[in-house]
Amino acid sequence: MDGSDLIGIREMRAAFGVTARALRHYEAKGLIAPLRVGEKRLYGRRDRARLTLILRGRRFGFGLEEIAELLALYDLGDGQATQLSLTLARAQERRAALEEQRADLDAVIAELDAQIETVRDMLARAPQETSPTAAAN
Amino acid sequence: MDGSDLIGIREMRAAFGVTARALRHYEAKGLIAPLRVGEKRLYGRRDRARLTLILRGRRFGFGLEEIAELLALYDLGDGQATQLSLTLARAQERRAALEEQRADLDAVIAELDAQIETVRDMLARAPQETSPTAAAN
DNA sequence: AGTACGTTAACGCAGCGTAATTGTGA
DNA sequence: CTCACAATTACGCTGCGTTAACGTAC
Repeated sequence: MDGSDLIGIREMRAAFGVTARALRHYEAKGLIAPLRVGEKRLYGRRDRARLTLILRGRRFGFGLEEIAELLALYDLGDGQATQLSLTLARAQERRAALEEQRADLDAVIAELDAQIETVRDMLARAPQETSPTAAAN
Repeated sequence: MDGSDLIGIREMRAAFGVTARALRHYEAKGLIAPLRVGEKRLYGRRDRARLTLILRGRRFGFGLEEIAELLALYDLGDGQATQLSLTLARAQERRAALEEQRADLDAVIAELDAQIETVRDMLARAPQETSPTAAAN
């Protein structure tokens, strides 16, 4: 009851849409640990479950190191309240950070709009005094 | 009529809130070119004007290289229509990119919220079945 | 023997942070 | 002599992309 249906790196790429390089990188960082048959890597259920979490974490903006922490938690407490609440805490911190990013982004867009307006005005106010340089290809 | 009231690197740090390292970095990239008195750098009006544009550009998400292009434009056509419209074009491209970032960010936040909900549910549904492992220091 | 896929280094990139070491003038 | 500030290398960091140079199995 634990065949774990192993798959190769190729199938992993296809299944998750990641490059082999990324997979090896995650492995080098200790986030996943596929079996080895000679030189070749074989990924099992566990690896796939972890990769899912890794990719989710990346989308949320977690760094690989922080993701490693969370994965370690999942190993220790298997669905236990302690790890869940810590995960929740991390997620909320991230959410706050993302919210801040969004605010900054909005501000930057607004500022950029203002700048664009200014440039447009300048173009509208003096669009004819162009030197020979402007006509050249 | 061109004293340009030169200031040192210390004053620059204070005036713009950037580190000396950043200033030297911009210089190494050819974005600014302070005078030299022996080894010491002296920044004039021109440098300050450029730094202002550099920092604005950075806030907008432009890379240093792209900023260098824009600065070059300001040098060539001094307020001319050609450079203004090119600047406008760049700015609009940037705006679009920022807008995309914002959309992605919103999606990520929404997904994270969903995940947070899930974890909350798990915590609410089974908050007592903690093993000895959880109590240990 | 060719080809298709896999493996291990190891450098590249962006934008500085962060030492480490060495002037230099007061 | 000794501060205090400045300057010059030059490596570190993040998350992989991208050659380069070799196995290996078919």
